[in-house]
This record gives sequence, C-alpha cells and structure tokens, in this order.
Amino acid sequence: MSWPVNIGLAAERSGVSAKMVRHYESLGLLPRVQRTDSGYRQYTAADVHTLCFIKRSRDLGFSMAEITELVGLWQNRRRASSSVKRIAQKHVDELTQRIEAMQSMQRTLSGLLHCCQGDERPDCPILDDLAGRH
Amino acid sequence: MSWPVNIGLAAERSGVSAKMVRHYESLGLLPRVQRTDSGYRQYTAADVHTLCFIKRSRDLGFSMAEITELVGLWQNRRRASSSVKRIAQKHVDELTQRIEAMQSMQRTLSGLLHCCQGDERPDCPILDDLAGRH
DNA sequence: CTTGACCTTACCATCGTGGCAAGGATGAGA
DNA sequence: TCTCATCCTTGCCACGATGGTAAGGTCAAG
Repeated sequence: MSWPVNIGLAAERSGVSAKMVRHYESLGLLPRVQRTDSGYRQYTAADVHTLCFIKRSRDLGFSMAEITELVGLWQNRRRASSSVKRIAQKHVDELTQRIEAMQSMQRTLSGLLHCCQGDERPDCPILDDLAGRH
Repeated sequence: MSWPVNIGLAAERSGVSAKMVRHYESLGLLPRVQRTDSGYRQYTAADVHTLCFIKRSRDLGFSMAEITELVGLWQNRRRASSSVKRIAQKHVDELTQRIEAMQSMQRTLSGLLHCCQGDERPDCPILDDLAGRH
C-alpha cells in the first residue's frame, strides 16, 4: 500500500478531490499534514480514513460546520453519543423540512403540468398560475 | 393606488426585497425601469405584476435562468404552451431527483438514529457508519 | 433647516465546489 | 544529463441567490 501517499492518491482513495482535501485542511478539518522537504503533503492511512469520514458525512448531507463537530466527536473518546445523536437529529429535521418544501412545489407543478396541453397554442395554465391566476 | 411607485412599495407589494428587485433588473429580468430626475426607480402596475410573477416562480423553485425564459414566454403572445410545459417538466424532474437523494439520506440517518442510544456513553452507531462501519 | 425615512451605487459574505494560471518537484526514457 | 509528462504548490475567480454594510443623495414633514 506504500504509506504515506501524496494528495492525489489520498484523494483517489477517499473519493474527495485534491482541491477539496486542501480546502478541508484550510478549514482545520484535517488535524495536521506532514510535508516532504519540497512541500508535498503526506497522508497516512489515518488521514485518508478521516477524509473518508468527511466524504461519507458530506454524502449524507451534513454541512461543513456539522462535519467539523462530528469529526471532533469521532476523535474524542470521552464523547457522549447524545451529542452525535443531537446533530444527526437536527440534520434529519432540516432534511424533512426541505423535502416537504420541495414536495409542495412538486405537487403544485404536477397539477399544473397535468392541466397544460403542451401544444402549439399559447394558452397555458402554468403561466396563468405564475401570473397570479386572475 | 398612486402609480407609479418607488422601489420600496414595489418590493412590499410583490414580496421581493428591494435588493433583489435591483438584482433582477441587472439580470435583464425586468424590461425597463423609468427613473425620476433624481434617479429613483419608478414601477408601474405592470412592473409590479412582473415582480409578482418572478416571486411566484421563485417560490416554486425555478432558477433565475428558467424564470428568464418563463417571463419571456409569458410576454410573448405567440408562445407555444409546449415550451412552458417543457421547462416545468424539466424542473419537476430535477425536484424529483433532489427529493429522492434527500430521502435516501433521510432513510439512512433515520435508521442510524434509531440504533443510537443517545446517552452519556461514547458508543455510537452513527459515528461507526460515518467511519466506514468496519 | 433639521431630521428621518427613503433611495442610489458598490463592495463583501455566504457555501461547497470547480477551474485556471504560474511555477516547483519528480521520475522515466533518450 | 536533458527533456517531457505528470504531479504538486499557492492564489485568484466563478457559480446562485441572497443578505449585509457603507457612503452618499433625495424628499417630505415638522
């Protein structure tokens, strides 16, 4: 496996782009980066593991601020699981709200789409709705 | 009703902030704005109606690019309703995709939340999952 | 004439990501 | 050893839609 690895391999193995790896570092999300004499970043297996953690968290929709907290809890052996659960519950609640908002849009639009002939004529219930249907 | 009105009243009546009214103008989304000698923008009833159209479109989740098209179609008497329907259908499809992606996150997180005790102990299936559940 | 509410433009911040540019490092083949 | 491709470095700009703030002009009521 040849550890440590350059940023390119760390990116490939974690699924995070090299660009984002540097960005996360600038946010203080990655603990510390060893460098070669010429300045190349060197990633250990543990570093790549942290990157994978961040990737998985992003894939689940957590914000960078939330991920910062989660990484901190992950690396803190004296954490309370309630702290993690609180963050996750808040995120799920936000997801629920956003989903409901989008479903509401979707319902309205689906109804309008159903009414619209979609032919060459200009009459269009979608535009009528957007114009305030008066 | 006293037309035309300043940007503040136009904003209040349309539900769009004055800031955004200026922004939409800079995007070319509002046709033309009359000005007083001192440079104040003057909005007619038709202008406010257009702002309401934009507001309603934003509330339904359309992007500014899509709204630019929709406003153009709205003001074009020779439009084909199929053009409108195509835009709306594409938007609904995108909404569907985003909703499904978020529901997938929600399902995963809900399962993890259900497993997490949320107490003072450090053991946490949520963190285990983020860390790659190995 | 002052005061306060309104208007003007212009710039910066958000959030997460991508792109580009200019330059250094490294390693493989000629 | 020279060269070239590929990698790495930093730094800046962009997105989309919105908010904030600052510095200044305008207007109407007191």
